[in-house]
Amino acid sequence: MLKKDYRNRLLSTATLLFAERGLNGVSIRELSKAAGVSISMISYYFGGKEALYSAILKEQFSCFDYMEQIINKDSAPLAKIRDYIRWTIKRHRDNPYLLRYYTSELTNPTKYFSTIVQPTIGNAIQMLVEIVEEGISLGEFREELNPVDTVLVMAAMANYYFLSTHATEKFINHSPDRDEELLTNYMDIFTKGIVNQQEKSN
Amino acid sequence: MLKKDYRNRLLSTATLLFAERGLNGVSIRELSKAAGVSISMISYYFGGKEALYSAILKEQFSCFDYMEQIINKDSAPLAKIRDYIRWTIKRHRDNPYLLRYYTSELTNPTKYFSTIVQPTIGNAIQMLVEIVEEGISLGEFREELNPVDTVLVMAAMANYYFLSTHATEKFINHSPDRDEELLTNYMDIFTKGIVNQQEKSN
DNA sequence: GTCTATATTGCGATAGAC
DNA sequence: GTCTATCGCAATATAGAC
Repeated sequence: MLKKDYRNRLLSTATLLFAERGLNGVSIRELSKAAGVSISMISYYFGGKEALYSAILKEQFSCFDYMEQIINKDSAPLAKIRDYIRWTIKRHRDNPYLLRYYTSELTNPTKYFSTIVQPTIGNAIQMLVEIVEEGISLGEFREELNPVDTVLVMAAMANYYFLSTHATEKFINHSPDRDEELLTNYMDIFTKGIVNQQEKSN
Repeated sequence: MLKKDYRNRLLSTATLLFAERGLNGVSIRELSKAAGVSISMISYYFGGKEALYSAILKEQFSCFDYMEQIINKDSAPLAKIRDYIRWTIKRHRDNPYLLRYYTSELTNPTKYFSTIVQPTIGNAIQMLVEIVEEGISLGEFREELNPVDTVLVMAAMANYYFLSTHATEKFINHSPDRDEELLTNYMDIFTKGIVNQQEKSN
């Protein structure tokens, strides 16, 4: 066995278990058994259960470091928004656990929320707000839009579909095959709204 | 002291603590101390910690029983949607804990998810889907809309604003004073979309 | 590095006094 | 109904053998 083998086994097993049941829902006894590693290795490699959790949080949120790169600076604001939503959907597919940590921290924050989660999300929102403001100043978006409210609608759409999976799988197919259609439908609603302009009656 | 006094004190204290830190984040020792009641009262009144949690869940989700009544059957579909969003915002104001239980159960489901949470949410989504389908068949909404995707955008907007409060309070004022403005902004985006029809450039 | 064994603390539940 | 005391067990962490 290589030196890092057990460390990585603990990390990946813990990522799965903490995502499913939260920090307090998993004991290091169970975790070490599931990973096939001695319980003492958790303190040895990470310094304890909470430190292991914080290592996972940092890893999970590191993908936001690349958000700036996926948005083409030369695109129109609407294309940037499409890039963001497509990237968000892909992110949830590539790492199905991130959303669990994100919403778990939003709902029941641990002491790591303010140091790891909040700054990362704050940065992302800031970038999106600037895109909306750019769209407004270019005259492409309606000038009466509240940029932050608009950004939250965007983020809400892209995340809630995955967040609500357990409660909505009876109503709609959540397979990745439908992701491009989802992107189209969401961009469609976001850009045009749902009223039929031809027969607008209110 | 009346018979129901201690029972209610346990219930309200537990509702607060479980909302903040989850079922596994609170011990019945701490809970009983916070409520000023003996620890044995939890078993006496509820049958144990998990049974107390399930009683809270049922109480929290009972407000969905009245959802049908807040939607005026004679209104146009768009007005019904406005009623739903206004009711959802009010619901989060009247009971700031419901969203915690809702997202906590979606993210880290307990054994009560399938019996209490899922049926309630399923019912609500079914009703909203029917409203969108009605709007489409009346020609008021675009016929190419996917009703479920559309409903999820609606629910996403109305819930994500509150869910993300901890991460977004630096960007926007979450005071109830702004709730009517929020409703207006969200309905505005949902109905018209964000593109400026006058200078539409894509 | 990895394990076993154990120290220590805290957990949920309940018996039994009042 | 309510409390105190306690049972049995599981929690995290770590000392010490290898």
